[in-house]
Amino acid sequence: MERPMRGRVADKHRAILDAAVKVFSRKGFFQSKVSEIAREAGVADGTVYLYFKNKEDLLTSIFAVKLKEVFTTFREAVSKEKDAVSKLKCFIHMHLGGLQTYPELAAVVQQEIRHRSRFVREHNRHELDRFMELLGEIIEQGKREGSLRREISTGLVKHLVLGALDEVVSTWVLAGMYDSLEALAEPLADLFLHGICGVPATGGKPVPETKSG
Amino acid sequence: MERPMRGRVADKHRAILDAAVKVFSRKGFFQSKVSEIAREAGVADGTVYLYFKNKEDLLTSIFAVKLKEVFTTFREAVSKEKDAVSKLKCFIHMHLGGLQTYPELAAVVQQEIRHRSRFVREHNRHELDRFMELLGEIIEQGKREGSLRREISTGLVKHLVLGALDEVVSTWVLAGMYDSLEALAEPLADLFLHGICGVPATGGKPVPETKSG
Amino acid sequence: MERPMRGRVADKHRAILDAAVKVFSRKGFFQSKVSEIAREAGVADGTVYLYFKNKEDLLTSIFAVKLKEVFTTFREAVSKEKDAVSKLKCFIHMHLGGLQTYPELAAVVQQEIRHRSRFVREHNRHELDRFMELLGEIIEQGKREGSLRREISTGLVKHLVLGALDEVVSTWVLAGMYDSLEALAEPLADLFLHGICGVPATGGKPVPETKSG
Amino acid sequence: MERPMRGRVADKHRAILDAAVKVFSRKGFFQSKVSEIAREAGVADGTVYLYFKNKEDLLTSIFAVKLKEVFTTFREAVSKEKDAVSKLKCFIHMHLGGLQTYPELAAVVQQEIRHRSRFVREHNRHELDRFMELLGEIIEQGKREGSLRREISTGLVKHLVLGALDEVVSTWVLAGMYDSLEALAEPLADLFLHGICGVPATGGKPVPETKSG
DNA sequence: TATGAATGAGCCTTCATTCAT
DNA sequence: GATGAATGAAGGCTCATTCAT
Repeated sequence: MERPMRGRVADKHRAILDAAVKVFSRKGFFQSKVSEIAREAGVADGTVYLYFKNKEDLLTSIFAVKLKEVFTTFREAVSKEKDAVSKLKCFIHMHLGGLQTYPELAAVVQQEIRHRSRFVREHNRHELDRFMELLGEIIEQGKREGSLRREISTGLVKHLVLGALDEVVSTWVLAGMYDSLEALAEPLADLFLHGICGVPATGGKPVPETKSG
Repeated sequence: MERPMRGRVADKHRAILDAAVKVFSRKGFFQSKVSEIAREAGVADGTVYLYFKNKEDLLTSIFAVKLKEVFTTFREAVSKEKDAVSKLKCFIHMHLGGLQTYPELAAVVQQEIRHRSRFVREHNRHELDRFMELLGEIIEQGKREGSLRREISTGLVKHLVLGALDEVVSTWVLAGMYDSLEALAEPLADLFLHGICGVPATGGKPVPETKSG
Repeated sequence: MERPMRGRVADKHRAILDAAVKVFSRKGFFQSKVSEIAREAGVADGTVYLYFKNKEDLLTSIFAVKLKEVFTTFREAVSKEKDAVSKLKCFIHMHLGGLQTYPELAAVVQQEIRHRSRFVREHNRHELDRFMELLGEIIEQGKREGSLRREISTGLVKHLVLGALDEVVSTWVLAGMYDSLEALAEPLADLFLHGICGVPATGGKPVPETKSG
Repeated sequence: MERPMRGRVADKHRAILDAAVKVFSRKGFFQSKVSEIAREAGVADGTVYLYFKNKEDLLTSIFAVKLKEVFTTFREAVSKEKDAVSKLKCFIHMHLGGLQTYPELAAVVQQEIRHRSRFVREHNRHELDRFMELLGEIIEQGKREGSLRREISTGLVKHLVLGALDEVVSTWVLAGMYDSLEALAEPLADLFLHGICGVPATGGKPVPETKSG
């Protein structure tokens, strides 16, 4: 559906894309060979070029196709929740749970997302921004509801949340993806919501008992 | 000081390393050419190999040498603070301020840290872990002091803080490093400490559907 | 007629050959793609191989089929003339006029004839030689008639005439095939017949430093 | 001298160019492999790219460098002759003699010169045009002197002469370059000067005894 | 017969690394 | 130590050809 598929065996498009996800996740973009992706997909080298313009197009398509799929699931799940706090928790659960289900996609995203400013970021800003936007909407809703502090910067919080999620996932990926990732969702949500401080937030003012802060 | 080299020799070692930081920061590791680093350093291509085993060793050394320098500064600054909250704020200020001062180093760290699981992470886990350890010590101290919640996971918080810092820096790098990075230190610290929730933390249990915020 | 094919079959054979002429004339043999020829002919790539052994066979066939057609026309026209000089003029007119009518064929012949010694020349020497032979016959006839100088080398004259025609056509092809090619026939024939010298030929000895021209 | 040469073994530039002439002359441009040229030159594949931008640059340089050398010799030799007829004969002798001395260069020129309108002709029109120009000057001088017929077209004669020379050389190349090429110079010059007709030129009018012309 | 998706050999080019000077 | 010309392995990509449908 994404592309005009030729012939009847045209889930080859998907097979190659899946293979690319696997190979990129193992070695990273630059150290992956097209021939390896072809072998992983069970096709000839040349076949890759029937479905993708070049090696880079493979990476771009991973983001465009796969992330779009993931995002759709995200939005649907989040929209079923009513209040902002529940939505935020849902977002976190989806993120960690989803990546746990597709660890290779997670690895590719983790590895490439930051790496290549020009390349990926530019071409896929749109897809990635959707997650940011969704998160921003949740936070704004929380502010309106009063469930989230109004004086916080939505932009900063977005980065805080996604950055923490990224880092957690990244560590999990690098550690070999053995542990349960989703188990971290609840405590992480707690930290976002209430901070690490032992005393209630009083509105942005630094903690009282601190002397030197 | 780092190595038993003096005068000219040490100069060239440093010149090449500085050049590598610049070049890697512009293009990323794989797209950087050794010859470009040599040109940037004002030496011949072959000279690079008198000081570094190979291209990868350049990257490794950046982390080993540069990060060690940075870490030393970090530890000294942090140790001057008394309580955990002040130390945490100091850590954040140092991180954002430091990277703002050395944006090229920031870019390299940002780009490569995630990219290459095998490569960098393995060889430089030690250096990077020092930051993690320092952060862990700060949090543990906070728990002992009672200034930080005791039920939170030190490991998780470490990742939350570093992940958020990473993301903020990453966005700043990709945006072209124009704005003030350190200006984000205070609000970010506030978020870490008090969370985004409109109501006080009650001990770890999130408070859903709060009306009073 | 050429081959025992009729109706559809012959049509496709010819369609592909015509397409090959067009495509080869645009890009030359090596830079033409079989798929492009197929597209130009309105058939599938594979169909080309039902009618021609391979890409090279296409080129060979162009010379064999097309040149044979052209040669037949040539011989017929020339044989209608009586004396050698008229026949030679007819030959030149046919050559220039014919190529003007089929500029694409002209382009292919021009481009490939020289290019590939082994290839084309060997396989198609026969076809091309027929023109040479025809030209040789004309010259021999002229010698017998006394209308052409008997001491000239028939072989050399053949090359002179064909070479000059080639060059003129080649220039015309490279210039974009805009001007009238046939208009050059008469002046060219004059040059062949009477040379460029301002004084009469006296029997083979060139007359240097002539003052009376 | 042509290019800024590096190191002291920099007649490698020439060695590679000579090798390219040989290989191109054997197989033609498209069927020649860069690796074969490198082998012929006794250097590594990559070395070729230290001296030439790419494969095409090799061909372009052959024309630029080699033809320039040849042309210089041409002009000098021709300028030593006084009258146009002698100059023309000198030109022909040089052409045939020169190519006989450098048969491989001859082969390359013959093969590639026509083949690739875009490529070679465009980039090397300048070099090739010099020969045309020189020939044009000779003919114009002849007209002024009165040794050549004033009513003939200089442009057409240029093509006639070069075309015939080309064809003669081409045949010689294709035949294996065994015979003496220069031996054809005199009879060829005679043909150019006096034509093939058995009777004196009368000024462009077709030959009287012909009835049907 | 016709199709066109699939194949995979082949080649140009890059660039990390070496080594003679 | 310093140089930088030379190396050559490696890999992205093309396209003539095949063959299952």
